[in-house]
Amino acid sequence: MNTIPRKIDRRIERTQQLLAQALMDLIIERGYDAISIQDIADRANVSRTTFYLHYKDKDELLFASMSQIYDQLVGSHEGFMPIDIAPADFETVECDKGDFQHVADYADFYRAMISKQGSIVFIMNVMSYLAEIMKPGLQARLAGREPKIPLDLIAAFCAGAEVGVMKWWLENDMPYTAEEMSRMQFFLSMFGLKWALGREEKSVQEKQQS
Amino acid sequence: MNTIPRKIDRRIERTQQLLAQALMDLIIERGYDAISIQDIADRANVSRTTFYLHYKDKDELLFASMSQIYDQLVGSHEGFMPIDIAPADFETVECDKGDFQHVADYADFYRAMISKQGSIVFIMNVMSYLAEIMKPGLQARLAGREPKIPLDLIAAFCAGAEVGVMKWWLENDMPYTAEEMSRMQFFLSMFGLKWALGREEKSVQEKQQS
DNA sequence: GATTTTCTGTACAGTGTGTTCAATAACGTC
DNA sequence: GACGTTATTGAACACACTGTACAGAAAATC
Repeated sequence: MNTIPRKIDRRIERTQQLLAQALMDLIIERGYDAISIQDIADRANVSRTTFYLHYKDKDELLFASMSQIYDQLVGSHEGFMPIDIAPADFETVECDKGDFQHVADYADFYRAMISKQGSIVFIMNVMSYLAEIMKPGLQARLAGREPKIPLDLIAAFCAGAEVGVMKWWLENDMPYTAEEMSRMQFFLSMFGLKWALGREEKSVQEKQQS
Repeated sequence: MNTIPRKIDRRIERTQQLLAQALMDLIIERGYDAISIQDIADRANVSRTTFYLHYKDKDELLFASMSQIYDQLVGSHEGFMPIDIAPADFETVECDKGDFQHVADYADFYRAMISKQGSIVFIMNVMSYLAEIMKPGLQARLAGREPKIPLDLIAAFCAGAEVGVMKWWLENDMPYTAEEMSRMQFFLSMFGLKWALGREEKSVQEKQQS
């Protein structure tokens, strides 16, 4: 807690921080794709040469800068969902806002990143990442049983669905709260279309016989 | 079927065809991002100037060339899934191979497009597109009832999930057939995690009481 | 065969990349 | 506070790609 013996140069930390901040600001302003390295350097008040002293290219800076955001994303997965839940609990159950609160916090950033000016590397990384951090939770719910479908595939399914839902949410100006989104997402993935489309309400099997 | 009165210049058709083919070949070889317009022109044996005579940029050529592939994607959605189906039908029911056969046919192309060298514009377009062409099917299943969750959100969910699953499939060297994938995807979205993780098999509610 | 249209090669200005280098400024340490 | 070390700087460089312009060649249509 007291004076930590500084090993890394103050200048390095300062430069990297400035570059990271500049990148984030510019992403929100113009979109990732439209940013040149000169732009980043200018915004950070740093020589372009200095940029190359620290990072190979834009992607490298992006992912270095993202570690903080990523860590938060993991964090928002810690408080997972109620383990034993019934379809009827929709409306009543309290859900963790989870990822959606995180996306809401960085809405401008994420909106820019999924736009035409965004980055496919980033999106695909997020998807892989989500799938990965989802697996322990799935494994826990499985509790030793054999899944009907490979767990990796289920994780990929859920991760993709989450990205799809977040894309929809951001593109439609977030018409629901993070908590509502989280609940809908949770119940939808848990009970599927059959539930969401209300096909099990009262087992109405006869319908316009031809 | 006989001589259609030609209105468009033969050269135009030829050039555009060559450019489209060149683009597709190069995407598979190097990935979309790594291709320059000079590359496309060279491969098509066409002057770079000619390229600009037909298209504004790479994306425009991509989407012009994609119309055929897109049409097939719609087509693969025509024969949709059995409407009344029970979880028990997994293993037995015959599923339309649907989108997955289409992706298998163009596996190299799609694999390149979701890679680091791919295109975010393309992926996001595919996702929006899938969501859009899914809606009629969902509406039909709804049959007048009120959905528990907005239909657009459900469509976004399914579209994202499908992209996620396809990404997994392609990145893992397609360890299942298109038909198997289609069935798993269908049942997973239909009955959700609760089914996939086998939590309703015999309602085992007691488990390691602390 | 005459006319219209497309294609071509070259050229140009502009922008961005990635690297080198010697000079300068800031740092940590003693 | 002086020291040696290290990061930063600006200028310069070669290279690649973009987008546009233009006049002549080639190929289509009629």
